[in-house]
Amino acid sequence: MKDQPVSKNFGAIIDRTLKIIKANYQKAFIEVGVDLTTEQWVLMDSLFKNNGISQNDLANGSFKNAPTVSRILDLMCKKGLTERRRFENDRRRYKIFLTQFGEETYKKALPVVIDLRLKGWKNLSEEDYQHFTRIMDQVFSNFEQG
Amino acid sequence: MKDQPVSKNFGAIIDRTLKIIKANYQKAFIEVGVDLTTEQWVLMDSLFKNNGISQNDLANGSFKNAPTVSRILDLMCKKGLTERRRFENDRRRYKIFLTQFGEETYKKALPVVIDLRLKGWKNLSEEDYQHFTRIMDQVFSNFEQG
DNA sequence: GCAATACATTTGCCATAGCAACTATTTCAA
DNA sequence: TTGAAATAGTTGCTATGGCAAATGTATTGC
Repeated sequence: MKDQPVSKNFGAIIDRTLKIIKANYQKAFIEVGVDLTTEQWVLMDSLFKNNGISQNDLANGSFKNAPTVSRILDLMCKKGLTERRRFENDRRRYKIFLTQFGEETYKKALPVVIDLRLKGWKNLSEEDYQHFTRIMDQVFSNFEQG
Repeated sequence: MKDQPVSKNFGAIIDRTLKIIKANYQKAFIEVGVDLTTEQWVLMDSLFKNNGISQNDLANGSFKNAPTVSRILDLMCKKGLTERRRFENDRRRYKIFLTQFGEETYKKALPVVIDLRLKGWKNLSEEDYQHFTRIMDQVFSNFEQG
């Protein structure tokens, strides 16, 4: 008797893992007095590496959609972390910048994030990471076309 | 020169994978005329296997918190998929049941879900699944204590 | 038997997310 | 060069999710 291929409920595993990751980020930010949500951190990280990119670029780089980025930026601008400046030669677009305060916050959060990444990968190897990325990329591309 | 351990941004990979999984579920449900969100499906699946469990049990089984389950059930009850009945001997608790319509919907959705699971794991092996669960469980437990 | 405590669920508040429709601007094409 | 289509961003609507506080019910200790 051969085994049938059994459908695997990987979604639930991914979901619960993501939830606990986010909870740890949130808790750590609060502990060190950084007023950031995990998603705000994601955008900050993009901005720190590419200051002045557009909202669309931010959206693509973070797998968020445009309305979500627009709203997260509303809050970040309100907190003084970021700033919108119009393109000179395309008045539809903004360039998004980290403010001084945004950079300070980034630098305060970064070591916390690095610690969390190390903590999360504890007891796992470089080889495990290769497996992990290969598998997740495969799942992603399995779902990509539709 | 030794390599330093490099912190790994597994969170972003997990996030984007979960997003595309959910998008595929949503799309597939719409295509076959099943009026369910992915999270409603998760609760239905629990209920189908354990009809009559409490909201707390549903929450624990799905890694959702109690308010979220309460609200998802509000919508599911409104759609006629589920039904709340009070415990006889503990009037704080509800037993949650799939209605007739809920079961029909479940049976309509199940083959779609199985197809999606197979699709998502295409070009991946049983051994990959062992890697996957081991790695995700390790990440989870790395973050568990706090 | 009653006060303190625990428990199950709900409500309020806020943030993220997806979709569709809308506005403003730019580009393209006949 | 003007009208159609594309592009960037916003707004409205709905759903999920996390936290804290509130409500109603049960249990426990005295």
